[in-house]
Amino acid sequence: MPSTLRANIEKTIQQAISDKEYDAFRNFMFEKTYDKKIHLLEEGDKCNYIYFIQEGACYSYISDLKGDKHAIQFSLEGYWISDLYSFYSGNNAIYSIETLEPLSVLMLNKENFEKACCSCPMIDRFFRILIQNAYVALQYRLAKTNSEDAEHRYQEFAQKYPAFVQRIPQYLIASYLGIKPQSLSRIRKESTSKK
Amino acid sequence: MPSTLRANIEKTIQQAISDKEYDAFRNFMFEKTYDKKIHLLEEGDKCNYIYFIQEGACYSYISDLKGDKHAIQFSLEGYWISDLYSFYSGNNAIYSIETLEPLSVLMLNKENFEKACCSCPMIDRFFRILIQNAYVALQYRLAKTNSEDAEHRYQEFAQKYPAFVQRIPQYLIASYLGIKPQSLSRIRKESTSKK
DNA sequence: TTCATTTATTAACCTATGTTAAGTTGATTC
DNA sequence: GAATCAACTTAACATAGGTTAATAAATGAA
Repeated sequence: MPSTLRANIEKTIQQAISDKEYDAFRNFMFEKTYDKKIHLLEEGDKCNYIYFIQEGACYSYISDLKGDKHAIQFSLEGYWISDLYSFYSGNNAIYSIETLEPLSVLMLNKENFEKACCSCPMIDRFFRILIQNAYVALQYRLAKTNSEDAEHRYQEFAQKYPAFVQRIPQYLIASYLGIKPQSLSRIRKESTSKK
Repeated sequence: MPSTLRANIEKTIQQAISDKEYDAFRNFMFEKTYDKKIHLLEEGDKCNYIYFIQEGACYSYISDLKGDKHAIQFSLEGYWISDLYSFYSGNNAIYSIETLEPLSVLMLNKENFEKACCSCPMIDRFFRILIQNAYVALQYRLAKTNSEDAEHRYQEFAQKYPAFVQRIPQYLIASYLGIKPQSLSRIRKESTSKK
């Protein structure tokens, strides 16, 4: 039975990788756990790792000038999370990552990331696809934000990510959707009464 | 005096490249011109090229279910444009690219893209950074869309891209900002009367 | 030059979401 | 198990931006 990490890689690149390739890659990563409400990364620090979530939940956010937090991405088991900008460029992180539940991750540092990409074309390909997918998903999300009202965005979100609705606090989902918690509460109320 | 393409590459990777490297890369690209209001790419087609704009203006957009167009990106001389998702994955394009002015481009097809990336690490690095920058800019834009009102978004847009305000029709700028042309007109009127 | 088409402006009215504020529920801590 | 705090709900009111529609200005074609 393949590990979640292996399944994630094979699904992303849409082909199987050999035991040898997988083991080599797996050995570049190390495991770590975090408690609830812990920062993996804070804005302004350098992001030295890409994280693969084995268990738990976390999210990334940007703080605006008023100090308000804006949720960027949620990650449960089987997701990757990082500040790719900071990781790749070496500049300071533009956002923060915080746990919502106790978290178990596999983390990959820059040095090992380079080694893994150079030594195995499948892994290089994997990370290329990972950022492409993230980029495309973001374009899609921006287009939706600009063309659909909050109710439709929430319905689509709930349908696409039912696990998030279960495990992510509503005020963060509201932030992700670009609305206030009160508005999300109203939307949820109206949509249940319609059924 | 370096060509615009060369200047663009060196600025992006933040280092000089040799004449040999540049010439090798330049020879992988070929030149083409388009009239005004011509599609370089239509949604549903495969995107086989990455375009570097030498002269002119174009934009990419997504059509929603109602048939409304949503501007994603504007490109003037010195910018790159493509549907990277389609280009990299080989799947059908999710958006369209159309000229706003007569356009002169350098285009790079997939085969040459692969060759250039494999034969020259600087070029491979260049395209990696290009997508990273695009990804980060998009995250930033989404965060702004979710946290600031249309007036602030327009002011920032106008300050950041004065050339776009000159050369891109207002109804497309409105679309890019996620508002209606009438609203942009109102915002522009109010902000000039304030001064 | 004239006509037709596209783009931009303006204004009256409408609606979704924000704001403020109070109350409720649930979770955490001592 | 009481006290405290964080998350969620609800409601009244305010407002940014959407809608509709009419007009004006700019652009392009004949």
